[in-house]
Order: sequence, then C-alpha cells, then structure tokens
Amino acid sequence: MAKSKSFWLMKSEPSVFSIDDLKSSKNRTTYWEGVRNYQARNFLRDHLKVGDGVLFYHSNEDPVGIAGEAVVVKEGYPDLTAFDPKSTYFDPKSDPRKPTWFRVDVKFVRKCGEVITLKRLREIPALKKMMVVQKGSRLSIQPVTSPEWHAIMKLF
DNA sequence: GCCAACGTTGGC
DNA sequence: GCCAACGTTGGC
Repeated sequence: MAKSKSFWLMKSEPSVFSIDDLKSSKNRTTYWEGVRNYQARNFLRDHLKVGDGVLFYHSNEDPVGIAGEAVVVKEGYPDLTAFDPKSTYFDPKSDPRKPTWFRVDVKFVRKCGEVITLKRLREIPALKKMMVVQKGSRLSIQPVTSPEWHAIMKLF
C-alpha cells in the first residue's frame, strides 16, 4: 500500500534562490542541493517522497515567511555538488562511492499572494507547535503535520 | 549588523 | 565521551 502524502517546510534565502527563481526554472523544477546538515540530510535521503507537499520558506529576508508551495518530484539521490571542487557546496570528505549528502528535485506549484510572514504564523493557534515558529529553529528541512499544512493552505 | 541558539570540531 | 571553542544560521 502506498504511503500517504507527507508535508515539509524547506528554507531558502531568496537572495540565493527564491520562489520566483523556482517558478522561472526549467520545467519549474530545481535540484534542492547544498544541504549540509545531517538531520536535514536524513529527511532528504529517507523520507521525502514523490508527491509530498513543500512549503517554500524565505529566510534571512524582509519579510521572512512562507512564499509558496512546491511538490517533490524526485526522491533522494546523491548531491553531486559535494564532489565538485568548484562548487561552493564541495565537501572533500564526501566519498562518491558512499555519498554523504543527498538532494531531491522540487517543482513549483504556486506562489502566495503575499508572503505568509513568520509573525502571522505565530498568531495562529493551530500552528503553536509548528517547528518553524519555535525559537532557535534552524533546521532547513522540517516536517509539517497534516493539520498544520491544511491550516496554512487556507492562508495562500 | 547584532547576537542568541544551535551544530560541529577537536583536544584531552 | 566530554565539553570548550568555534562557525553558522537566521530573526530582529
């Protein structure tokens, strides 16, 4: 039996890669690469499945918050930037025969009318326990519960 | 630009 | 295996 759909929040600094960059990408799809954190890596490698919903989150920008929706279109496979000495994401310790880092492919679904700010998320009782609203929440790939996802879908 | 919170590294 | 020092993230 097929596993039911899961939901995720993925952070990106829009100065590096924004929701508009995703929309204007070829096939509206990008490699979600450069993740160099083990917990986030585990999600990419083991848990993100084709069809899973993604909240595209803009960090380190004014305003910070959810900028759009995307969908996982390819499951975890080795992040090739780790093996490229010219890449900013190069990791000399990563062995191509036993890759450390993984990426997925993510496709644009829609952009929010306006960014759903972190401040606004914090004002919604149903999202009180959501990971991204917690203080010091640095994980760049976070699981989102089904109720959280559906509450946020109403805000687009 | 500041700095709190967090993750990683490395000496012991 | 502990933990201090260091580097990074990310909200403000």
